[in-house]
Amino acid sequence: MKELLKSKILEAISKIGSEKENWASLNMAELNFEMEYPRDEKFGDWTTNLAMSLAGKLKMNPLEVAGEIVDFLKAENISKVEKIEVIAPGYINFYLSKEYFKKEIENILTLDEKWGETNELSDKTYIFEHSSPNLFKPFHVGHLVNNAIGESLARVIKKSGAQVVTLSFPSDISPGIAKTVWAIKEKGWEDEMNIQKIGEAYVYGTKEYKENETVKAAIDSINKKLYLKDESQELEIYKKGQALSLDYFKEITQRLGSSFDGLIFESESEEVGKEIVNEHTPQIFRESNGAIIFPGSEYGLFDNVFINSQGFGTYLTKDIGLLKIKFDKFKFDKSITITDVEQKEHFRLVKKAGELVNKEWADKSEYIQHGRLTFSGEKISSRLGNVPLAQDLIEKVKERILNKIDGQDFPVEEKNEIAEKVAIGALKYSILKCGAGRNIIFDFEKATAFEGDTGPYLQYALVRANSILNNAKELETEDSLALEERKGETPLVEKMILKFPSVINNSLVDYSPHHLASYLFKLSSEFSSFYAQTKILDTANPDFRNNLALVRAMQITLRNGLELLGMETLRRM
RNA sequence: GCCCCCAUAGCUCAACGGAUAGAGCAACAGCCUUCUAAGCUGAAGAUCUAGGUUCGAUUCCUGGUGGGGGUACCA
Repeated sequence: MKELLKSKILEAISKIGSEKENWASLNMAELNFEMEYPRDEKFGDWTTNLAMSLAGKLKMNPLEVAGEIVDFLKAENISKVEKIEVIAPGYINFYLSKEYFKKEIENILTLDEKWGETNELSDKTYIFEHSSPNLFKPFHVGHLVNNAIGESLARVIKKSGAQVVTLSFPSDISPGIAKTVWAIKEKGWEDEMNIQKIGEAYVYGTKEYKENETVKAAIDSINKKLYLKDESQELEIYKKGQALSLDYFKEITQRLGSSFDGLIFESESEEVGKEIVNEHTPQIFRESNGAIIFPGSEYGLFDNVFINSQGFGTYLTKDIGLLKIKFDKFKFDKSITITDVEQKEHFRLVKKAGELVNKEWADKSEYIQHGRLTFSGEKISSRLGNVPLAQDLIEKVKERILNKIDGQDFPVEEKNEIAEKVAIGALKYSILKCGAGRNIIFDFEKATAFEGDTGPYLQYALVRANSILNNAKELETEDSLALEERKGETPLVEKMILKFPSVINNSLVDYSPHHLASYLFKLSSEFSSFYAQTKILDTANPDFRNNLALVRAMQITLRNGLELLGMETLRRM
């Protein structure tokens, strides 16, 4: 439809150009304009601001320009276009016919779970890396942000037609881990080790490392043993803690709705990366103060250490090694890595150094960032141990929801399932509704609320739609998808449903699920209004079948949309 | 110091350079014998500052103020 309107407009302009000199001077090839959805449905179903941008070149009033184009279009009598309007300051607005909407709704019902799919990225293979944990550190709200956005983007990319391989890159070797191992040994927690204790040990070890010289030396020596895999008591503690942390990571990400096609460990990439760095020293990397650095300052960046003076690869080297592993292991068109914005500069350096080693590495790799989470004014830091853990948050929300549904007449098991899905939905949505690059101020009350612009509101709207369709089964006998033209006005919600694929594309282009989140909220809100003023299950209503089809299309859209956000849907709540 | 990002209502967030800057929360006034009130309806409330570019600037450019990130052996 969009393309049809565009071509008609171009045709109009060239036709007018054959009659009028000033129009003829326009360069048709350079005429670049878009048909858009108006910001408000009252401005029609499609709009363009073309006339305003042409007005300057034509030395005419925008309204006159629009008027001439529209006069031509009206004479054409374009099918499925009911009305064309010129509105100040110079918009051309198109109103589509009921027949058009009827056809579109029928199409959605047929597509069902495929509704929203596009071929934007068809035939492409993407590697998508997210939710990389630091083993031996707790999975906290920061990881929740990365997981929520990463998981959703991976799904959006898939919906756009690409094959997606999801990866995670656990940090299983680092000085931070040595601190934790030291603390576990020091506290004698080796046998009673669990996730909770590991978290406490990390905080304790970090503090002691900073404050106590002897401890610092001891931890440095443990670090060496771990990197070199020297048989020792520390290595045993390390192995045990690593296994515990990894199990925990798998458990929590699964609970959040993520699964990974592969894990690549830093201990593995450190070795690969070190080889690359050594091979390219001194051509790309160089020695400095006993370490090997990359002179980023020569490329407008900054110098930083790739192999430290003890001979161990840093985070930078690990990411260089990871590049090689990815390219050796997979065939793909693009690799996307999403991390916290604090790693933005780090990846600029990785990309530059990587480019010098192998240009394809940089060309096919994209590093994107999400915003930082600040927590009631202060910076959250797992080093300080002042971070709310993902698991604790989920449990707290669950508890509130269980209280709320206490009086309802469901089996206990179902209540639990509802509370789990609603809790995770609430947390995820509170993250996803913000632009992905923006910092988020974490507010427990707001992140766990279930009224207004929240995840549970969306889930609730879907439950309502499901419930209507369920009840309708008793009324509905005909099973055909074919609809008749609507008798009354086309409801706004029906028009909004059609925008779904274009919104998915916005989220893809900006790498930000918030477009989808806010669209789904507006859609649910419009549906709720419709629901409040229209008795849908009313067979006497001449639009009964249309309304029912609308609810079904709404259900499909919302369900597919929530899936893209990584939020689970419910039968009732 | 240098490099990068951000500033919208009391709070938390929206707005391809375009129409009257949209929501939610909080506060105020209403609506449950009728498809689930986690809902609906109504009224109130905002673009940090000084310039510039543009037919048109919350959006682009420059300066200022305020905040965040990075800046050699953490990730």
